[in-house]
Amino acid sequence: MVKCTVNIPNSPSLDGLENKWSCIWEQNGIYAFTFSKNREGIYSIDTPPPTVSGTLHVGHVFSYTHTDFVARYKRMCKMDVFYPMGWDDNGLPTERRVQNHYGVLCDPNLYYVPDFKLPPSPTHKHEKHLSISRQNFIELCLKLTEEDEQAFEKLWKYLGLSVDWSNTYTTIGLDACKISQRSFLRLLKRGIVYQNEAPSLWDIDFQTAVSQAELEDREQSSAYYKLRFVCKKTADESSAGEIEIDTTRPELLPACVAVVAHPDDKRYQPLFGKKVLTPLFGSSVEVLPHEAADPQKGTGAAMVCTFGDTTDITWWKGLNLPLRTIIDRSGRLQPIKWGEGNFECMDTQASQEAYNALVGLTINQARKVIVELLSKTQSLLGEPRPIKHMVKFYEKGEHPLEIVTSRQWFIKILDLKEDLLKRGEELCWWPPSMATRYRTWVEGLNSDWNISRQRFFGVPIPLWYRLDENGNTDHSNVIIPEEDELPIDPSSQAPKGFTEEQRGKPNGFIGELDVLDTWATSSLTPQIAGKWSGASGDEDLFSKVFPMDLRPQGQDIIRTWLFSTVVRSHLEHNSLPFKNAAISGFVLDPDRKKMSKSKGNVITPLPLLEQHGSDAVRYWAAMGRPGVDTAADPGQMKVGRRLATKILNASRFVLDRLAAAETQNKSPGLDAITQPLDKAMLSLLGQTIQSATTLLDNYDYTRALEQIENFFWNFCDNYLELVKTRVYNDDLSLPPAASGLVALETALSIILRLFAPFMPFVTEEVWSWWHTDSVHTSPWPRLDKADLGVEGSGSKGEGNTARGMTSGVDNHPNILLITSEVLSKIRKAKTEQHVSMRARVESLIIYDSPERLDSITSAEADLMNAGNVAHIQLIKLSPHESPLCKVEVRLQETPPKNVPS
RNA sequence: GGGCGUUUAGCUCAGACUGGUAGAGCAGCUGGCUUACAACCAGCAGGUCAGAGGUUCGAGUCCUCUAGCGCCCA
Repeated sequence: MVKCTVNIPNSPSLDGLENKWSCIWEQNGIYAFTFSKNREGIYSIDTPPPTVSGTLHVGHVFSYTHTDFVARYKRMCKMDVFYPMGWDDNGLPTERRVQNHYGVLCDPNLYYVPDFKLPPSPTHKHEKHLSISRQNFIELCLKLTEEDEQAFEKLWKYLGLSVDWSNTYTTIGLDACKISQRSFLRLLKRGIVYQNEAPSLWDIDFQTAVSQAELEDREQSSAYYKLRFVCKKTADESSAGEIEIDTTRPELLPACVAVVAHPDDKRYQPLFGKKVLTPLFGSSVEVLPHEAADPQKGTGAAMVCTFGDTTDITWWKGLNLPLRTIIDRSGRLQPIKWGEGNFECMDTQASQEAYNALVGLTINQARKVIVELLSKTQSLLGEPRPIKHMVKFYEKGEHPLEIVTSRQWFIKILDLKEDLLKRGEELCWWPPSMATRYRTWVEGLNSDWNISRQRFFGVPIPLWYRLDENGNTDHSNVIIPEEDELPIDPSSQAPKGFTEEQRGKPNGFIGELDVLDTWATSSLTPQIAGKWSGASGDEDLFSKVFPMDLRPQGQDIIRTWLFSTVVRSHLEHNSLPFKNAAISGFVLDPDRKKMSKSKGNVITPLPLLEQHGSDAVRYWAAMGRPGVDTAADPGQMKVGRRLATKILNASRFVLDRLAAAETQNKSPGLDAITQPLDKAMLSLLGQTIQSATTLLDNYDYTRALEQIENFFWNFCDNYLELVKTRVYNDDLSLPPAASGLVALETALSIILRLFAPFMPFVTEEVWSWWHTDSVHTSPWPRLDKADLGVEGSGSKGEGNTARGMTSGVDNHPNILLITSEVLSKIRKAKTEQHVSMRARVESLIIYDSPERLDSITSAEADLMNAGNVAHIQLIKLSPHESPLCKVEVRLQETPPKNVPS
């Protein structure tokens, strides 16, 4: 806190503060991580990297502001705050945007073209997209996302986030690739990462596998179709029985490999072990018992197809059934040769004929055709019965997921369930109820984490495979790079010991084309931001910031980002990635509906910031406590704006008086605070400091701000009015004036510092009127005499009351509170008489307890000045006489009997 | 279907843990230009605390059930 002479601008204003101060802060590097402390003195934040290929909305402003409150508070507590920003540019949304924007398509089989120049942009939408290599594609992604990142950074600065912009990372950048690939290789060596050819969830539009964490259940209208399967006659049976099956997916009939029912289901027990024939295709399938069959669902007997849903996978694995794949990766029925391989049947020609009508059709088309065919052969019983049921979707997808068999890379997590549950208990959750979200997710895990994606704009899986002498890929023969070669792109770089000419040739190699799941990289943000293990040769930084102190994030990504980060940190470091997780709620629209693009109720932040001012929007954000959904409420922003204006104006008053004292060359020190009222005000402020500090330590910025604000309004409404006459005295060196002046300056300095984390712009502006340094690097107020001007009054509890008025301690907060109470009653009398607040009070009679009257006496002169009171009379009541604090106010020329108390 | 949370003034929310006369801001109404502030100030009025039952001298608060809303997991 470096003070200088007071210099108030001619017409102070809130307008333009955002641009003015964000520039100055940037120039002075006041938010820089300084590396000056040991681990205990560092507060590190694992900032969520926003997706840059979208737009920021008001929800981002909301939650990032919460983090900034904490960062600013910790910085003022003299912590070295590590607060980087990341951009999540890696992944599908960017891919799509780059394709459309530049008219290109990624073909990972192509070679990298150095100094690639884009052709002139296509004039017609239907003009053919240009195919380019993955590396070139990534470069275009980087080019485009950089523009977005600049816009985002501008917004964050305008909002006043105290980020250290020299520590920015991206999830596709070199460091991220290096760290992500290295972790992959290390886990591969430890056998925790493995590849497997298995049925997995597949999005037919995005042409990629997806993981459990990316699933979303959506209710879909569908229908049960009842199919009749005829039992296969055995030699000793004269008549064949039949079995009825309800299915929502009749088009999968050609892929039927069994019929299952619950083992306890008496209806089907006689049929277990018998063979039945599928309608139309005449495949002989066995009726089998399995626990997962639900007797309540449909007829209780289900057909097992490879694959209609995840239960089919369970049955297929558990009952050791054959594989009949009919759906291809684009969601169409693929050509099948009946009578060959697993597609055995009674009548090859008939089956083939029936199936040929389906080849090439989409799932919905095939369903219509097959239902017609089934009707014709009387295999469809009755009418379809419409139902609604839950269907699994990729969260970004438009069609239900299919299940296809493909080779994928996985991280073993099912083995870790117990460990991961313990990690969840170790973590401090704000609010604590959010721990449940994590726990239920971990408990419900049913598959290892599929981390390979058949996409382009992601971190490449850093592997090659050998080709055999016939040029076929041998996936079991993996070529692994050394860590010091990373990052690598196996589709444009040859492994050591090979040359590019050997790519794709017999006895040569081929690069892995898949990329890592975007969460497989962003699960390493603490490592990426902390430059783990020499990605830039910076092990020192990592050991200082990891595990991070705080992970702020939205409740919607607990199962993805938070969960996956815990997994990676557990595997790599055997620790939590962060100590605290502060979970923000959603922002709802003013009608309390969740904001979403489809509803069209998304509010863009910049106009909001420009209209109300960043401090005002931050004030609104502060109303949203951790984990609580909050409506975007322009009313709250207006209140915030009013508060900022009030800070500006109250500061003007205080500093104007201070300037007057400077002009008189009278600048007293802290020991000039002699007046009981002044001490009382500072004592009350001390209580505010204490409770705000405790609350902020517990991430309860909402209540902290509320406490500070309460004090401030009381300070303005009552204390300023009471002290005003004294500090307008012509001689400001007189003790009552000097006491008031020093108390005012002390209080203002503290008030501005208390508000600084919440309203960084107006506080900095006012601070600069009499300081040369920044309020944001000044110390958080303390309760000692050097800072507060009086001894800290400590807790609100008995300490004060016990010493109380009677013992003559004169800094009791009650002096201000009781005097304010009387002042309010004077005001009320004036309001009721419809007279000005300046109207003269002829006589004021106060009936109260001796203790309370003592308080009033000690501020009597101020009270009389503030209320413009001519005569005052204090009448003592014993404590059991009521009511206490009865006040009679007699105004000039007003009959006393009409005056209410 | 299982779970978490929520329901308090016209609106947005405090009143938690630890039961003791129902709180704030906004909006509304009535006044007031007052040497920081009319983009301001002062004052007033607004509530069967979702419903039912229970524990208790006493319940917004603790317990049980029901209903509405939101979310998480199947």
